Amino acid sequence: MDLIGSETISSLLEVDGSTDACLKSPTPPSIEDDSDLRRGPWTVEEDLVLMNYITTHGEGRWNSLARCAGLKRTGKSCRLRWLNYLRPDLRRGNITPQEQLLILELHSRWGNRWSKIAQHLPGRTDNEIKNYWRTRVQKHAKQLKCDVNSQQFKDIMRYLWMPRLVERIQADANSSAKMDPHASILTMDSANHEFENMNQNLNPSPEISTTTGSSSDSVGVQLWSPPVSNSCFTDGCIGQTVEQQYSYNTQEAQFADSWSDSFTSLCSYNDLGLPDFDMGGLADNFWNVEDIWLSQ
DNA sequence: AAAGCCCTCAACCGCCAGATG
DNA sequence: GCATCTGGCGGTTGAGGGCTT
Repeated sequence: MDLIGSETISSLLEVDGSTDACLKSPTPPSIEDDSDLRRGPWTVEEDLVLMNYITTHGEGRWNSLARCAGLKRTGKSCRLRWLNYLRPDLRRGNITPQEQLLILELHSRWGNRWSKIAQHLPGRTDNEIKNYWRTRVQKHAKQLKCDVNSQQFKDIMRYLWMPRLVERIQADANSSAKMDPHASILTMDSANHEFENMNQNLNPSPEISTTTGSSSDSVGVQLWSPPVSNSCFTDGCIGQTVEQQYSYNTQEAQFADSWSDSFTSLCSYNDLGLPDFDMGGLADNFWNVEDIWLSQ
């Protein structure tokens, strides 16, 4: 946030007592002419006014709030600015691998229900998740010449990208453990905990199934289901089980075991029904794309 | 150096559902 | 039952910054 003069800040933070009366009044001041309303990027001053007003009076009744706070913005605009940018409990910055994993899984189940997905990612907004999906995930689907809503792409996510994300989480946890043993446990615990919560909340007794994800709320969690098990990648990239490379405590291992099933029994691209792909260069292409994605 | 392209994300829009009078 | 208001949601847009040529 840009710095502005302290005098300006204090004057902006000074709440006019009349605003209380404004909100309580049965007939708030009439809505300004539409031409009076500001649009576009919010200024620091507007942010301060909004933050200060909500701190004092709380959220809700956004149209009245906008009027009473003296903001020449629509109530909707104020609400959006607060929820997506100013709220103190927001997490900002890169989406972590754990969060990516959750987003992929939840999207496979619920589709574009961004707000619902966001509820499972504390501090993240639906807008942020939606943007992440559109800019990252859809981009890679496009690069793979895949429709993002196709079963093929869902299978790729489930059986290739998600296990790779888990591998990344485990690797991160292990490297952290070398410096701080507690960090590893915390990282893996948090990832595991998220999935445990998810399983409990959405499917009290998850059933292993070989069918792939569904958007229905009531459908069993598919996260742990192994794919069709015949051939697997043998290029050394994912042929090894995670356990061969790392070791961790029991709880972490339970989390990883579920995924290593997918690792050791990964199906071929043909099994995923991707006849249109250039199978010769696809593996290289895929991992290039995926590595870029993971590094973001 | 500059023009063009690409990517990200804040902000807006339209629609809908629920609440209220 | 109807009209209006309000909040929430998903889709879309466009400004701005970074990258490439």
